[in-house]
Amino acid sequence: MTSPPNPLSLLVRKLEIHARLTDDDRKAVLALPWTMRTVDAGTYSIREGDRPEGCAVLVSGFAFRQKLTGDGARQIVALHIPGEPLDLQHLFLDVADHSVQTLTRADLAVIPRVALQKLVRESAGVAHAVLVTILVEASIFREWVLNVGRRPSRERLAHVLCEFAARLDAQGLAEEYGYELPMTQEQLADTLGLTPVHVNRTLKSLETEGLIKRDRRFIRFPDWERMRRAADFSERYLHLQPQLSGSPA
Amino acid sequence: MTSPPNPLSLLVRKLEIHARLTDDDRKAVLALPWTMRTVDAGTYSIREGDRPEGCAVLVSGFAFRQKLTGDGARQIVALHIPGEPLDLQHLFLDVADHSVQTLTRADLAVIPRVALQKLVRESAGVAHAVLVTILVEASIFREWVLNVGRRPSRERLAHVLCEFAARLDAQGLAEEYGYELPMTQEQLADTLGLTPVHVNRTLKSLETEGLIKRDRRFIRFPDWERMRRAADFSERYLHLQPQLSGSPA
DNA sequence: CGTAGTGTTGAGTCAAGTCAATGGTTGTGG
DNA sequence: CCACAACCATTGACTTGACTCAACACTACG
Repeated sequence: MTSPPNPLSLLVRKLEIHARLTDDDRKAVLALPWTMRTVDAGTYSIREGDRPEGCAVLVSGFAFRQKLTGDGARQIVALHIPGEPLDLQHLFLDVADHSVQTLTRADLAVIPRVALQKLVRESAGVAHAVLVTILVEASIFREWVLNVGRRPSRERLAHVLCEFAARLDAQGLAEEYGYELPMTQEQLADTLGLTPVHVNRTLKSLETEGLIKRDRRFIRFPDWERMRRAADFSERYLHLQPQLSGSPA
Repeated sequence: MTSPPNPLSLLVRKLEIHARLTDDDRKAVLALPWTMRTVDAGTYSIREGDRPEGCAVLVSGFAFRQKLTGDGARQIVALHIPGEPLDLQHLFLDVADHSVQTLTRADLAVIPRVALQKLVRESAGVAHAVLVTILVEASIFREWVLNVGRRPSRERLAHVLCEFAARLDAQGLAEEYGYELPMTQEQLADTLGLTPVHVNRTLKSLETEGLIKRDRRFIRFPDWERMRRAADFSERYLHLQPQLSGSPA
């Protein structure tokens, strides 16, 4: 009789995308305390202004980070896929500067924040992996500033679609020819800094050009290379190779 | 006879804006090897695609981070003021995803990357301070995504002007009534995702409304509270209070 | 079925961009 | 010390990509 799989093994896989872990590091992560929570779409993991308590790992489902302007306009500043930790960004910050919300129904493994803080303080290997993961997230934020600041709507949308595909692929979640984009056009608009109407037209235009095919929210790329070029997409900023320079011997 | 001041004391001051350091931590930072370099405006600290070698600290002068689209459009994704480390974002990433360049003539204290990596691995206190500093930079990136994605040009420009003021102030560099903005309108346009012409008009409009006064590149705020409101600016995302939750006892 | 949330489309508007010229500053070398 | 050159800031006239408003269609779910 085998025990049920530890949901934190997904977190290990995510950390190992960017850094090497020793057997002890892996064990230490898997030994973290956690509780499972199944939540509906739209559930907050943390709200701007709150004090972080837990650190959720997305076991299944999707999530996003958002900020609001004083006028109530929303900007989605990050998307998250299964296996990704949602609250590392607030691991050592005492008041949340943004909110994190599920995009779909999701299973969360919630680790007490203090337990993770303790592990990060005590294990150099885990600390390194967490640090690299945060550096990579920062790199993605920078790319988003560029995307939203300087790319016209067509490329902007295409770029986000490519990033999503590349990250799903890296986490071993890519389906053969595309993926289900788990968001409404309004949410997509808020990640792109556009209006929903314009997103709709831009999607149509990508489809007319043969860069994507759509069936409901399922997106397919008939010609990935052409799509990549149209999106001005390069994987570099995702830093998908494990970063070796700072690894412990 | 006193020895010349250690330029790394500025880095200590910066780290202590966000985290507490013990005496030993401070000493360890000050004991890092460094070499001084005085460079002209426009000098690269690192270029996108390169492997990071050193970690520069801005002792005097200003700097920025930039990315380019395939078409050559530029987006400035961060600004840096004296005392700030410029290459922490690449401390454990092996290929640079963006470039870092000085905005003005500047004095850099360059720490060998491996020395800083070693210190971060060996000192829990310094590692914590570096991690918090990176988390705060990530928070600023998120705010920039919001700023560029969702705020109209007037607020967008005002917001960056406010952030610059608040950060200068936190680092103890604020002059009584304003500051010299060390950049051309073209560079400002590239940080805002606007065109230089529109930045010019937007500056004039802020001035006409009495929100700012200008003399060359010197910016003054006649009524900080009104400016803050017009900019939709809140300091929260700068996390200026030292973050205590994860501090070593 | 009916209702609420999405997605789609058309027509008209506007914020920001483009193009192009002029004016001001700064630094440098004769 | 002046004159030129290079760079930067400013302004006007015109264009356009994206937004707004509004209607209608589709889908899922109770």
